[in-house]
Amino acid sequence: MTKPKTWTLKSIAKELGVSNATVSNAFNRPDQLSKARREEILAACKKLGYFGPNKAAQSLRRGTFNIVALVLPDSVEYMVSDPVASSFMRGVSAVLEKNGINLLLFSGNNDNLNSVVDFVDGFICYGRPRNKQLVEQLKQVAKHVVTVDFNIGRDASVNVNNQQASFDIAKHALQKNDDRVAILGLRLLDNDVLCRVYEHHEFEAGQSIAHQRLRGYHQAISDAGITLGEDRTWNIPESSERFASIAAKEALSSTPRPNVLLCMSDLIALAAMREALKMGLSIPEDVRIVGFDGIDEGQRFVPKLTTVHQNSEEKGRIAATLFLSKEQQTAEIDYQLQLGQSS
Amino acid sequence: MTKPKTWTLKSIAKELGVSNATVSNAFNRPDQLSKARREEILAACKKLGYFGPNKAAQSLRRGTFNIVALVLPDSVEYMVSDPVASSFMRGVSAVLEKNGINLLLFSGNNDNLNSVVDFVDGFICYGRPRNKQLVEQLKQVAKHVVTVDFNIGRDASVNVNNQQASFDIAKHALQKNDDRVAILGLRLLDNDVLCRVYEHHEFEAGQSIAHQRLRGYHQAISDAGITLGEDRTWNIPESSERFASIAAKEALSSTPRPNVLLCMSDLIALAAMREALKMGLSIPEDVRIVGFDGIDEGQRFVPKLTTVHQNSEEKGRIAATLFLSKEQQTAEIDYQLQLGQSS
DNA sequence: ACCATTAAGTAAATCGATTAAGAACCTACA
DNA sequence: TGTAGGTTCTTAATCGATTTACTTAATGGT
Repeated sequence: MTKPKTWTLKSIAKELGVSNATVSNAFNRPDQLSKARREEILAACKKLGYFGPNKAAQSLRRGTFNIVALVLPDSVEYMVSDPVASSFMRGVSAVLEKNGINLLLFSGNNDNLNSVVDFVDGFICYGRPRNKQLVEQLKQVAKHVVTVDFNIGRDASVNVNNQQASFDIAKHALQKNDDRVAILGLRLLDNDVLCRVYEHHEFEAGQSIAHQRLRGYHQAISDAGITLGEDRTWNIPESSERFASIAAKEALSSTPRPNVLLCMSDLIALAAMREALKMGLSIPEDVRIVGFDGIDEGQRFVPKLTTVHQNSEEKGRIAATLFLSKEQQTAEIDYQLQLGQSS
Repeated sequence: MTKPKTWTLKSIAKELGVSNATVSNAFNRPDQLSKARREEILAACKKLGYFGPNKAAQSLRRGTFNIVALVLPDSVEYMVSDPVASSFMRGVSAVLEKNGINLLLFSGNNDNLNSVVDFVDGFICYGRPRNKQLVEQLKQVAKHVVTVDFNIGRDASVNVNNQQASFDIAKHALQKNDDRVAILGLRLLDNDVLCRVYEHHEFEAGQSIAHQRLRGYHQAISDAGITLGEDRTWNIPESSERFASIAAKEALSSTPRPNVLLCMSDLIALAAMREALKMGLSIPEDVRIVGFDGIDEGQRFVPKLTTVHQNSEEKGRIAATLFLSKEQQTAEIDYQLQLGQSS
C-alpha cells in the first residue's frame, strides 16, 4: 500500500483518506482536530516514514526559516582563524542553538545578500563587512538586522566603546613625554596591503573600529604631550602572525626606535613581542607593548600581555539575544584593562 | 505604476505585460527568448527593484539549495574553540565560497537532521556526531553525504590513518622498556566526564578516532616490551585547557610517575607541558610529552612540541571538493611526524 | 506554393506545504 | 423547537517560483 518512495503531506493525506489540512493540523495545530484523529495520523506517519512537513515548503509559505545568517567581516576562513571572532561565534551559537535556530555563515566578501536573503529570518553582522555593496544592502534589507561593532542605523546594535578603551590602554602605556610611540593598526585602510599610513586626517570621522581606536590612541598621545611622527603608524591588513611580524620588525628597526608599541589586536601584540625578544630587546624596559582583545594566549605568554579585555563571547550572546527578542536598541558592553608585564 | 512594495516574478510579469514564464526565462534561460526582450525585462526589473527570483521558492521547485550543512561532532561552540577543527572549517569554506555555496553549521548534539535536511544539498560531517540518532539518520538520508575522520558507508569519506600515526609518534616517544607510560585520551568514552579508563577491551574494535589512536599507542607500547598499567589511561571529554590541565596534573602526580605522556591532541599536550613545568619537572629529561594535530601554538611553545602534523585545512578542502564532485570514493590523507624538543 | 524547421512566447501543472472560510454535525439553552 | 455556539473536518486559495507542452508566426529549402 506504500506508494511514493518519498512521502509528502499530500500523499499521506490521500493514503489515510483525510484532507491535506487535517494532516498539516496534526503536526502544527493540535487544537484543530480531535485527539484521537491526531494520534492516529501521527502514528501512521511514523510507520510510513514521513518525518513531518517539508521545511523548505513550510518556510516558503510561512515566511520564517529558523535560520539566521551570520555576516562575517571577511571570509569564513579569516573568521575561524581569529580567536576573538571565534569567541563571538561561540556566544552567538550557544544562544541560537538553545533556541533551535541554525547558523548560516556568510562571507563579508560576497557582493550580494541575494544568495541567502530568501533563506533566513535575518542577519547578525559581526563587524563592518569588507564589501561596501553588502553594507548598502544591509541598510535596506527587509529583514531583522543586528549589527555588532558598527552601526548602520538598523534594528539593534552591540558595541564596545573602542575609542575610550584605546584611550585608556594607551594612557597606561605612555609614561613620559619623550616616549617614542608607534602604532600597529589593524585594517586602518581598505587596501589589503601592509604599509605605513601617512595621512591621518581622513580617520577623524571614520566609523570603523580601527578608526575609533586610532582616535583613542591619538587623544592619549596628545594628552601626554607627545607629538606623533608622521611615519609612526602601520596598517596591517589582517590580524595574522605573518603580517604582524613583518610590520613589527619594520617598526622596531625604524628610527627613532619606538619604546612604546600600541597594537590594535593581541595577535599583533604577540607577534611584536616575539620580534622584540628576537632582536634582543627587553620588554618592557626597552619597549612597552600593549594589545587589544584579551585572548588566552596573551595571558600565557611571558611576559604576560597588557591589553584591553573584551568579553567576545558575551558580546555574541547579547547579539543573539537581541536578535531573538526583535527589540530595537543599542547595547554598549563593558571592557576591562588587563595589566600584564609587557608595559 | 509601481504596485506591490515587494515584487515577485508574477507581479513583475503582469506589470510588464508578459507571461510568468518569460520573466523566469529572462533570468534563467537566455536562449528561450529574444535578446531584446530579455534586456528589456532585466532593465525593468533593476529599475523596479526586483532582484531576481526568490531563492526559497526557486529551491523548493528545483530541489537544489546552494547550501551545505557542516555537521559538527559537537556544539558549534566547541568547534570554533578547537584550532584543528577551525582549520578544517577554513578549508571547507574556502572551496565552497569559491563555488558560491553557503555553509550551514549544524551541531552534532542535535537529535534530528530534520530541521535542516530540507534546506540543504547535502552534508559534510566532520567527525562522528556525538548524538547517535544523528548518525543513524545520516546513514539513510537521501542527500549527498561526505564523512570525515569516520565512515558510515556513505558516498565519500576522508580519513587519516590515525592508528598508524599514533603508532609512529608513540614509537618515537618510547625509548626503553622500563619507560612509565600514561595516556591522555580525548573522548575515549561518551560519558562527558574526566576520569580514568580501566576497561580497555571495548576499544579493540571501536571506530572512533580516539579508539584508532589508542590502538596505535597500544601497539607501540607492546612492541617496546612495555606493559601498560591498568590505571594509566585518562579520558578527557573535550580538548580544552581546563580539563586537560586537571588530567595532566593527576597523571603527573600519580604513582609511578609517568616519564612518557602520550596525548591525543596538542591542546592536551600543551596543557600537560605547562603543568609539568609548573611542577618543576624538566622536559624531556623527566617527562617526554607528545601530542597530535600540529597546531601553531605547539611550534611556538618552549620546548617545541613533538607531534603528528595533519593538514586539517587540506582535509577540509578535499572534503569540500569531494562533495562538489559527487564522486563516490574514500580519500586517505597524509600526516607527518613533527619533531620538537618535548620528547 | 508547399511543407518542415526554428524562434518567441504563453498556459497550466507543479514543487510541498499553510490557513481562511465554510460545511456538517452535535450540544445546550431559552 | 429554534437558534446560538462549539467541534471536527474539508475546500480552495496561496506562498513564489520552474518547466513541459503547446500555439503562433516567421524563415527557408525545393
